[in-house]
Amino acid sequence: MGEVAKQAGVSRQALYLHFTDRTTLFLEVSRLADSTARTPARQRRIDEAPTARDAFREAIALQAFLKPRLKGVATALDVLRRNDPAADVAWKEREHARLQRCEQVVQRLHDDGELASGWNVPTAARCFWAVTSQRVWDDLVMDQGWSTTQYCIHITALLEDALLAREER
Amino acid sequence: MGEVAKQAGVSRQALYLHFTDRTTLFLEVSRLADSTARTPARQRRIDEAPTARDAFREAIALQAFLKPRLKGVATALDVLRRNDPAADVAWKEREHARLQRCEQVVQRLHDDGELASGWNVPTAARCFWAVTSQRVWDDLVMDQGWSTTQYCIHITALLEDALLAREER
DNA sequence: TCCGTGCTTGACAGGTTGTCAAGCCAAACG
DNA sequence: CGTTTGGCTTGACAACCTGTCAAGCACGGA
Repeated sequence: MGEVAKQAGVSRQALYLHFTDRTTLFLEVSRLADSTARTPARQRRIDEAPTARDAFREAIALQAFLKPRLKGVATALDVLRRNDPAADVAWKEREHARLQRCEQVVQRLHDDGELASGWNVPTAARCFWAVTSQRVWDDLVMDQGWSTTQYCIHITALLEDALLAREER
Repeated sequence: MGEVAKQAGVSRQALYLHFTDRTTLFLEVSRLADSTARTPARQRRIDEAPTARDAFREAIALQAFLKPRLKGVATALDVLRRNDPAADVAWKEREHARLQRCEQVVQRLHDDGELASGWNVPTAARCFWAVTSQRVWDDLVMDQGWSTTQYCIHITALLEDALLAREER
């Protein structure tokens, strides 16, 4: 808190006039970061994609776009939630929302008969959700040194090969 | 440290007679947990699998077996490494070793011509490694409530569909 | 018997979060 | 113009945590 206050150019105590405690501060910052990074225009590119497969690819591209922008708050929240019930609730809400968007994309695939056989919507959506998590991005980009482009290409290939029905392809 | 000492039935200060600090204690505990959970017999089931595809499946099954046993130390280490260079080094060593084992399995796939076209060994191994990370297991089993069996089945299906060449199948 | 080893007790410094009381200052208001 | 109000500062404080130190106790082996 002392460091945050110093960077903000206010006294440490002033922070407590705006945020009840450390957790609340993190939560509000993460919500702000979320809402500024995730613009409606970007979401529209998924919703208005001509085909289900295009929406699928756009959804992965959006994740690749968002991850580096949200990595600070996302990992902070992820660490915080181990010791803080409030942070855990916030994290679950956040990821529940992301899972729902994943389900939406997979549902569209299914409706168009593009979901590979052997998969149902909830299961495929959860795999999609888990593979496009912040943590996988962290492992590949932060630790393994992949570029955003490499991440996007390979994760797209992985999920396409696994989840998309293969016809003429 | 106080809580650890209480559970161990010794004084808090006695811990410092055996471990230089909190980080060292975590590191030694995680190494011990690793070496007791990962028996040579289990590793042999991968090395001595009759085919590359069998080795591939055994490797995933081994991960599914290990994750719940190591989740405590693995997540503790993962949280610790954000603020502790020593823990970060330990984590990197640990994951580097796991990545190498992943590469070994993928290399065997490649040698037997079973690696799907479009993948090279390092890239496929890194995807395999990232998908079988502790964090993905956490997300699916701890947060989404999947059973170990479900995890094993679906992750195997995902990685098989993506990484294995499809012939008669 | 003596001595070393492993542990205990108690105290301490330095760091963190969160709370409290008192006061300052500028802008808005009567 | 004086007063009030809101946002901030300063300084102090309690409670907790890590890591260190000094002194002492108990037991087992030489």
